[in-house]
Amino acid sequence: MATPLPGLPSRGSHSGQPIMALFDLLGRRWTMRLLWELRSGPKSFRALQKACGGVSPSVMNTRLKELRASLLVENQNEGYVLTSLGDHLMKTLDPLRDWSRDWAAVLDEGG
Amino acid sequence: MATPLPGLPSRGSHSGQPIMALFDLLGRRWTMRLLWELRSGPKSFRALQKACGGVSPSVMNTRLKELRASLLVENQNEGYVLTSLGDHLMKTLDPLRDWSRDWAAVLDEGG
DNA sequence: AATGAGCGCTACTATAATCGAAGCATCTAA
DNA sequence: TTAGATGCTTCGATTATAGTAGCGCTCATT
Repeated sequence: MATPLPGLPSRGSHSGQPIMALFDLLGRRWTMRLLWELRSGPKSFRALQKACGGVSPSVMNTRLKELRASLLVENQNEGYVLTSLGDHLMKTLDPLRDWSRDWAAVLDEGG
Repeated sequence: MATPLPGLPSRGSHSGQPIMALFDLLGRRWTMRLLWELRSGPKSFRALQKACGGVSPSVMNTRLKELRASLLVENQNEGYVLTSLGDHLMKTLDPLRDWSRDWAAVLDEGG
């Protein structure tokens, strides 16, 4: 499956709109989790794997390739790291944590 | 596949952390796109399907069920609508559009 | 009352993504 | 030279998604 990038058609959209490519990318399994785990600093392939509860290395490697092609992650001496672009993305996503706490609260009321 | 909700283990995490449930939910195919298409107002099942370029109704219905269970979307007379919770989520995601434009620019430089 | 168009949705088979386990090649330290 | 860690690859089995067809319903028109 091709890495979704701005300007190219992505899963669920042929517009090439950057936001759609982003949704495609982030929507693949483990992508968000990988980025999430890298927020706290560099991690080796296996450390990352452990942190994600033992994902299969095949899928993880596929995701890491995509993330490298997207310039969100790179592989340095210390291990896999967020690029500044990736770091910025994660910061942009920060408000989601607050939102998801509210979400949990609302679901608790109803359930 | 069970609907990911805060407090329950989700794909890629057993912590039950709201943010992980959110990532699981949003990470499934077409979920983001569906929410995206509903931003502009209520849409019937079939209108939504058309807007998404003809997704298979089976997957779409699965996603819609999940989104209803998550209280992000509901089905009213006018059709499917974002709840206030879902609307707020989409607004929280707004900065992503800006980010993804920057992202596209950076990728253009490199490529 | 029949026709047709729209609705939400289900059933089914086929394909594609993901899982899970095993293992390879390389490097470093003992 | 062995033991451990590294980044991966391969492969068979499982699960999710795609794609097509069509059901049962309602409503407006004829």
